[in-house]
Amino acid sequence: MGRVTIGDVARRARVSPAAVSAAFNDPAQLSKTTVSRILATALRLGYAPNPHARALLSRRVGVLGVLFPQAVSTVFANPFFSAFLEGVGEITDERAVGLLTVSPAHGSLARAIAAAPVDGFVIVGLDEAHDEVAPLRRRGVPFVIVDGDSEVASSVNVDDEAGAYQAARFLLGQGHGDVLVLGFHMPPADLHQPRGVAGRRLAGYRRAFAEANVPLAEDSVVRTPVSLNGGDEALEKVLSRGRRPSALLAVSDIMALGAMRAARRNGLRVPEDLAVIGFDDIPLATASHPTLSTVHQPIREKGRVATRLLLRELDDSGPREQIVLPTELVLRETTSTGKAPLRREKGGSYRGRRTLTRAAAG
Amino acid sequence: MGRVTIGDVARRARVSPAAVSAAFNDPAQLSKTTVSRILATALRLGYAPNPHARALLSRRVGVLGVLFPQAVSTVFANPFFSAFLEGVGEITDERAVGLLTVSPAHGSLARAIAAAPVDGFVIVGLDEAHDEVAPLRRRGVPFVIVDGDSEVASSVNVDDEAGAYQAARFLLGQGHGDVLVLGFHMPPADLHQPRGVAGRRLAGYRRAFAEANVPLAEDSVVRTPVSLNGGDEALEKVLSRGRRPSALLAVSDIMALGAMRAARRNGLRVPEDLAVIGFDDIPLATASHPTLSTVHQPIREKGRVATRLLLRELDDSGPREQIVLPTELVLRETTSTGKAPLRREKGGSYRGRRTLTRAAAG
DNA sequence: CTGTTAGCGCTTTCAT
DNA sequence: ATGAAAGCGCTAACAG
Repeated sequence: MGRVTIGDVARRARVSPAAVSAAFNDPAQLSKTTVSRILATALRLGYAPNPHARALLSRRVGVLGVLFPQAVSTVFANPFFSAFLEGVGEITDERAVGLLTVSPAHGSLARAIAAAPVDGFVIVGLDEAHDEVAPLRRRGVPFVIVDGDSEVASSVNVDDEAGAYQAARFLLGQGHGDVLVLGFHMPPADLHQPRGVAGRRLAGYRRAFAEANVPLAEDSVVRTPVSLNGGDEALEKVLSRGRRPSALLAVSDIMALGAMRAARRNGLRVPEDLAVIGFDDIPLATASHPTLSTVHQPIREKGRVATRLLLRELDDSGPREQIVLPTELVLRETTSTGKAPLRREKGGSYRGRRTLTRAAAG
Repeated sequence: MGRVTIGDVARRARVSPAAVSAAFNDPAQLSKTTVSRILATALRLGYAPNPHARALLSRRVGVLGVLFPQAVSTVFANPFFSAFLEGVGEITDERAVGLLTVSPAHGSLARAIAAAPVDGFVIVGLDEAHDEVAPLRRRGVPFVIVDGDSEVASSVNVDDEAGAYQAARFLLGQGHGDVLVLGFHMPPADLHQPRGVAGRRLAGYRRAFAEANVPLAEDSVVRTPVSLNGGDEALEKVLSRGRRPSALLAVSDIMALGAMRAARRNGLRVPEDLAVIGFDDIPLATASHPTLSTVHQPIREKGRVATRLLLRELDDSGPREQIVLPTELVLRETTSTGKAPLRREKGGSYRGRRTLTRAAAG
C-alpha cells in the first residue's frame, strides 16, 4: 500500500536507482536484458514514477492552466466557455498535455494561481495589468491573455466593438424604437467605465445608437449574469414592469436564449413581437427555434490560437503576438422580417498580427 | 528572470530557508518583525514557492483530476459533461482545489494518468476493471467511479435502466408503432454486449418493447456520437432513406436536440409528426422549443456527490460507498398530445447507499 | 524564537 | 553497460 519508489524497484532488480530511471527514460543506454528485468520488477511491484519529483527536476509537468474570472460552476454553465475549451482541448489533446481549470472560488485566486502545477496559463477575461496576474509573472510562468488587454504578453481577442455595432445598427435600421440591451453583470465599481469585452460591446452598441440618433436610456441597459436564467430573469423583470421592447440586444447568446424562453412564457412571439440578436454564435444558436441571429466570433479558433501561442512560447520561447480575430453579424430567424432571405454581413476586421519582440516581462 | 528560490530570499533577508518557509506557512512561530522583513524581501525579489517541491514533500497538490473516456474537445461539446463539471466545480471551488481534465487524446491515456499531478481522480464512464484504471491503482491514487461499475471503489450512478424503461413505455403506450432509437456510438467490439450506461439504457428500452410485445428491429437502433451534429445526422440519414418514424428515443438530450433540428429542416413537426424523448435533462431541455421531454437525472448532484466522496476519502480515508441516484421521466412539449397537462412520472428508485467497509484496494 | 540537518523521489553527471 | 553521488526547492524535526 505504501507507495513504491524507484529505490524499491532498484533493490529488487539488484540495480541502482539510476538504472531504473534509465530503463524508463532512455532504455538505449542499458542492455536489453537489464531493461526488461527492471521493467518486469517495476510492473510486479506496481511502480509508477512520482510526477511531482519528476516535475521538480524537469521543470515541466505537462499541464496547461486555464484561468477564468468566474467560479468554475458558472463557467461551465456558459456554452461559450465550453466551446472555447473545446478549442483549447483540441490542441492539448494533440500534444498530450492536461488541462487545469482554475478560478477565483472560495479561496483567493492569487493563492490558487501561485500553487497551480502548470507550465503555462491561458487567462480568460482578465487584463494583463490585473492584480491577479501578478503572481504568475512573479513565478515566471508564461501566459496568454484571451479577451483582455495586454501590452507585452501574447493575447487573442475578437473585434467586439465592430460586431456589436453591426448588430445594433441592423436593429435600428429596421426601425426598432424600443431596444432593450442585456449587458454583462459586473461589480459596481466598473459600471461607469466598463473595461474589456463588456466595455467594447457596449461601446459598439452605443456608437450605432448615436449614429442613428436614437437615445439609449440608462434603464434600457440591464446587467445580468451570463446564463440561461440570467437572460430569462432579466427580461421577465422588464416585462413585469409593463415595458414591451420590440427588440433585444444581448451581449451573449446564452442570455439571449434565456430571454427567448421568458418571452415565450409571456406570450411574446419571436421575432414578430420581439426581435433578438445575441453575441458569440454558440453551436446552439442554430439549434434553437427560431434560430438565433447573432454576432459570430470564432470561439473554438480562439481557443486553438491561444493554446498554440502558449505552447509555442513554452517550446521555443517564441515571439509574443497580439491577435484580433474578426466578428461577423449572422442573421437568422430571430430577426427575420417576412420571407426575406437570410443575410450575412461582414463585421469586424482581421487586423492582422502585430508581432512584438521579446520584452522584459516575467 | 531566473526563478528565485527560497534560498535567495533567505540570504537577502539574512535568515535561514526554514525561516522563510515558516513565514509563509506558519507565521505564528516567528517574531512579527522577522516575518514582515521576510515577506518584504520575498515580495521585492518576486518569490513564489515552487508548487512541485511543495507537493513532493506534502503529498498534496490541491488538484482533482477528472478522467473522461473521450477527447476533451468532444467532452465539452456535450452539455451533460458541462453540467456534471458544474457540480464538480461547486465543490472544488468551495475547497479551493483545481480541476484537471484528462482524456485519452493523442497520446496514451495510461501515460497521461500516470503523469497527472493530482490528489485523486473522478473517473467518468469507465468501469473500475478497465485497463486504463490500473495505473491509478498502481500509483495508489484514490478515485471515484461515475457512470461505471465498481466493486471496491466508491461509485456514483443513476438508475439508467428504469429511466429508459419509463420513457419507452410511455411512447409505446401512446400507440407509436415505429420508434427510432438513437444510441451511443461505440467500438464494434462492444456492440453486441454494450456495457455500462449504454447497455443499461438500451436494456431499459428493450424491456419496455418486450413488455409491449413490439419488436425492436436492429435497424431501428442507430448509433451516433453524443453531439448536436450526431443526432442531426443520424435522423437525417434515416429520413433520407424514406423511413418516417413517429417517435424517437435518444439516449442523450443533445442528440435529441440535434435530431429535432433535422426534423424541422425536413418539415416534420414535433411532436405532431415526431414525438421525442431524450435522456439527461440538461438545462437546455427547457429552453428548446418545443421543450424537450426527457428522463431527468440529477447531473450536477452527481458531480457534487462524486467529488465529496473523493474529497472525503482523501481527508479521512473514509469508507467507500456505491451510490445510485434516481431518474425520473419528465414530460414536456415534445411528447404533448393535444392539450393534456404535462406529467411527471417517478422513475428509477433511490436504492439507498450500500456502505462497504474498507477493502484491500490499492 | 531561530538556525541546522536531513530528506521527499527522481534524474543526471561522472566514474567505474 | 552500470553505479555513486549530488541536488532540484521545499519543509519537518530537532537543536540552539
